[in-house]
Amino acid sequence: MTDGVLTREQILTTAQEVLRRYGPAKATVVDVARALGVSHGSVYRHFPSKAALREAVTQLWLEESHAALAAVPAGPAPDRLRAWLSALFAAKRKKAFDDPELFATYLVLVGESSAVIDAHIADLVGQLTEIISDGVRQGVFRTDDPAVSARAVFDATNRFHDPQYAPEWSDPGIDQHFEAVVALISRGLSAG
Amino acid sequence: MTDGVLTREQILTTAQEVLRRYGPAKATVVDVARALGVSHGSVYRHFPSKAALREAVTQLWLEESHAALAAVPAGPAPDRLRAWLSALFAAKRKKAFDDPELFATYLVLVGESSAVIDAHIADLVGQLTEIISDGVRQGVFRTDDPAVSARAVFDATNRFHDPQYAPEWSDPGIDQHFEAVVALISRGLSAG
DNA sequence: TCGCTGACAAAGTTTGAAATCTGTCAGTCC
DNA sequence: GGACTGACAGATTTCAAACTTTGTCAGCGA
Repeated sequence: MTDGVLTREQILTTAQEVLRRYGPAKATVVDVARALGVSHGSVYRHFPSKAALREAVTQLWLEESHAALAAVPAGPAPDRLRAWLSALFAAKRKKAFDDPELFATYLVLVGESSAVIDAHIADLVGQLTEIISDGVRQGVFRTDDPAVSARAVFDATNRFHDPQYAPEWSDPGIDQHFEAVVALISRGLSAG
Repeated sequence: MTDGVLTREQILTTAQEVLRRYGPAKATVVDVARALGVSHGSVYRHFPSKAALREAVTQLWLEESHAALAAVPAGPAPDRLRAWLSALFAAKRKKAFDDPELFATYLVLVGESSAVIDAHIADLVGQLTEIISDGVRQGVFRTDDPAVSARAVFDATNRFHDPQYAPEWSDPGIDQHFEAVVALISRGLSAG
């Protein structure tokens, strides 16, 4: 908390703690500065606005989920696609339950349709494009344009990754619904 | 407005006008009663609560869209499915633009996850089940369970009928995204 | 008798003044 | 000289009191 100089990383770590504790509605820049033992003016030396700080914290938080997804093993594309979509759903669900205040912060950004969220989505669709292209190379998927199909797959599974639907993710039967949509998509991509 | 007796239908018609004029946030039961030239106590003689009145108005309003969908012509199931989904998207879009206050009322009900909305969704999924069963009979679709597939089709097209996404329905490129999802789903159902 | 009224309590909303927060910047201190 | 402070203006949020709305019900009038 009190080193020689205040770094961007220190601020981000503390801001994350403060957001986790108070949530996006109650956490203030003054709270973050107080937790760091500095004046709030110092925080503004590193981030141009509260919104920028909130975005940086969310970006950091989103990067954790990316790590798990990139680690989905290679193999037959249909299996990989299913595993990837399941991992995405599982990761979002876990965050919604385990870290509700940071999840709420993320929801605020979604509501503001921030550039960070757009980049996050572009990254995820990019990973899907990679998996689908792989499937086309393997001869198990067929599509005119893997990027368009990837976006369609992402759109079609909205209900299972868009944070707005988080309250429904504990409904009984949600896993069956997820399975049914994944099965439909899988058949829609298959070359058979 | 001033007949011998106050009827449920009169109240519904007037409530619809009042909601259209003021929107769900500003319209009150007293406003509706005033427009009818009666005391608000009389309205409570026909509807147990403001929420019930709001639900009845929304139900009436939703039934209009049902009419257009049931009228989608029979024919080859893939064409019919595409036409039905396009009609649903077009109808929701039109209502969001032409009737924003009643659309906002509908959004309130979605937020309250009301029984009326559940029934509306069940009806729509029922129509989809009918189309898919038809396709199976025609030999053009293949599925283990038409009802499960119908629900999957409904879930996969969420982005194009869930009112929460209404702000995105005027994005450029939304029609391409819609086409890509419908194409994916169509191939996913096809027997070929 | 039966539909309606209007006074009422409880719940929810508005309002505006006080308090807090965001973002800036001249000035301090190391 | 560069990182930090703290006083400040304007924007936003909070709080409590005044007001509005919801939902009930005893009683009126046709």
